[in-house]
Amino acid sequence: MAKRVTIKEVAQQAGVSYQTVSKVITGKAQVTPETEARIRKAIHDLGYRPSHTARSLRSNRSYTLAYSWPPSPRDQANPILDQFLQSMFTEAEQHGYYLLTFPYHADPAARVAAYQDLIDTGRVDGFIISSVEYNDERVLCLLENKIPFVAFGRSNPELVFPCIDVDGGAGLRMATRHLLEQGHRQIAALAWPEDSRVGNNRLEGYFSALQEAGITPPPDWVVRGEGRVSFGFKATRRLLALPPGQRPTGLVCLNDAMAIGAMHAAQERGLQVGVDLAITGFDDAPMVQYLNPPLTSLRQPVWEIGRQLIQMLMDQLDTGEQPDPLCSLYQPELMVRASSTGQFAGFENVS
Amino acid sequence: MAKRVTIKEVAQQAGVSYQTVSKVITGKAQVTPETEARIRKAIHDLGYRPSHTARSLRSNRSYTLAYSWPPSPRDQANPILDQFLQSMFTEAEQHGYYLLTFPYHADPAARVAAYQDLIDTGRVDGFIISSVEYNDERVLCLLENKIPFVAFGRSNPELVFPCIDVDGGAGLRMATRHLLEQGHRQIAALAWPEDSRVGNNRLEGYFSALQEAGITPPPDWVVRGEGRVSFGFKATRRLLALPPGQRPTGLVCLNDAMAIGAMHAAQERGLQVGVDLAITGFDDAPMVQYLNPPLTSLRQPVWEIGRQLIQMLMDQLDTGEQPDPLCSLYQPELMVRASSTGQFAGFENVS
DNA sequence: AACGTTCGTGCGAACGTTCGCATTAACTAT
DNA sequence: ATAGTTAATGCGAACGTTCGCACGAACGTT
Repeated sequence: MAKRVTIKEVAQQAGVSYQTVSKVITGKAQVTPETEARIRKAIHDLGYRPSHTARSLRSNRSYTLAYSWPPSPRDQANPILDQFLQSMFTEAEQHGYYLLTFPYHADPAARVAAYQDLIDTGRVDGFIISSVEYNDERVLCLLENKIPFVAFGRSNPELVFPCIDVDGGAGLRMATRHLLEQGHRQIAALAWPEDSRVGNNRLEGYFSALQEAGITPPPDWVVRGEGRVSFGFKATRRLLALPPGQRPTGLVCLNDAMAIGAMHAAQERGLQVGVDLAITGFDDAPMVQYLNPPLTSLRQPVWEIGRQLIQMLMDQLDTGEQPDPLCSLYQPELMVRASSTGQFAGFENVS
Repeated sequence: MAKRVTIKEVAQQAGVSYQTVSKVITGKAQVTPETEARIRKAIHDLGYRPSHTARSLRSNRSYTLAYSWPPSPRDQANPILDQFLQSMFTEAEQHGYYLLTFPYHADPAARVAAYQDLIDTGRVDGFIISSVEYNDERVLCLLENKIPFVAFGRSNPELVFPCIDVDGGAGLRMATRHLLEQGHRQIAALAWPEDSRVGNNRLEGYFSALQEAGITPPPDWVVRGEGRVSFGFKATRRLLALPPGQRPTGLVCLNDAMAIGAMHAAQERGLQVGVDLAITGFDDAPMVQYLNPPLTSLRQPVWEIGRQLIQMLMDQLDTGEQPDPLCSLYQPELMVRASSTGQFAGFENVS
């Protein structure tokens, strides 16, 4: 490797002190245009690049943000991961930062220790966290250490920290309204267990839209279980076995996996998805548009969220102040496809 | 934030020079057990953690690896990304390293500049690269600068660097043999354009398996296009329009998207996938097991590859030597499902 | 006792920059 | 001419550690 040019060599060539070179680079002191031009020429001619490490040591800033996320089970892709990461490190780059990734340990103590390590060794300036739980130990650790961070997702209300969340309730309201607009009056929901904060928030939107339409859903219409294909399949079978006066013709699901299972259950009974049973999902996983029929699903504005999280964190690092508002809610978008409308042109022209 | 404990405070408490404390930490010089014990106690009592930045500056090592990857188009998920990243940073952590992520710029000049930036500022010790192209500028830049790196994927043979690849040819041979074993003798292939290195390598496996079975495929059986659902749909329609003596009953596809399109084309004609037309894909994207019927597909050993890449790079950084063998080929695994066998138990018990 | 060797520890300096203050020159006002 | 102010630049030291050498003590051999 070629020997790295130092600031002292630039100073010598430009005929100034090396501290003056530093002043030009950091822009923190006044330097005459003539001197500055001379220095910039020397920088260019010598191909000088400041050492990140030396700057970091002196300035007490690493220009690094860290993010860790739970691995998806083998049989599920994380539908937003690529775009989420891409948006974050692209925005970070605009600010001279990089995104460092590290394992999300299953054991909470090991998980917190990994965060503490990065803090203690001065490795990162701040954190992005997601998949936030009630009394999340990571949040507690970062708050206690007064470490800058931002979160995708909310925690319990007494923990106060900057966050962005998707308004899942608004999303389910949108999906439910859409089915109502398609003429459906018997609309069921596949939901997560009652201790799921995100799940309950989404379900509120479903109830709210039905209430607006003057519909009181019977308890049978809300079926709770795991957000998986098999649960969706079995739950939908049960729903389709209800008496005709009660049997739903519409179904909103809290995620795409359940919706896929529901589609298979309907098709097993010879029903036409979108016509006999209209189905919506949540997440708009990339491949759902290639199902037959393509699935209507709620899409999160992942790029914008990732970008905004980094912006919030940058502001926090630059000003030492918390963002206002502290928490923002982003609206999902309903991607309407044939699983709810019954209308599909075919696979020739899909991408 | 609590004031960080320095090595000098540890030295004072242990009654030794701070250089001796450093010797205990790095283990690079002999220290008596009594002195060492005294120092370790002081480290523990004071909660001392060495400053990464200071160590980095002095030792000329950042303990950071970098990885950048092309974003997936909006309508396609990267099926292996999560696991690939997880495997790499988990292995890196075992070696005291972290994985830094950064944008893969569309413009080749900007892309190389991003790599050069990280090199010039001493930000990373080495790189992992993937999606390697012929005469890939990143490879050229890293070779020229003598920067340690490892690659997932091969380039042109005159560029010599450490790499791991999946034996796509072996995979397609496996898939083709599997269809032969299912009794199919008319087996077509959906492939990428002729300038695709990976595509041609995979297709060699198809030809090889047919040759072994004494079958010479007519030119009509190999259809080339983009690895997308719509291409797969249209190409399969064309294949199914061939005269019965030529019409294939088996189809190997170079990726899952084409296979999905093929399935839809078969079903459009009222054919039963797995029985009337047996189909295989490549990548085993997580959701293909939830298609109806679930898709037979080749799975790459992503975790092992990621882990091994980091190990190779660590060895290179520790010894300054290239790995032997320089390139390793990993075998994919054929995940047999109903799209090729026609046998499917149903969705109750899938996850 | 004198000499040679080995072990254990301390020291000086380096790594490459930024921070905060001091100094000097130039300009303006009285 | 003198005093005060401002702008521009240089300097000393700091950031927190590691590297490489020097030195003293202890031990073994002659």
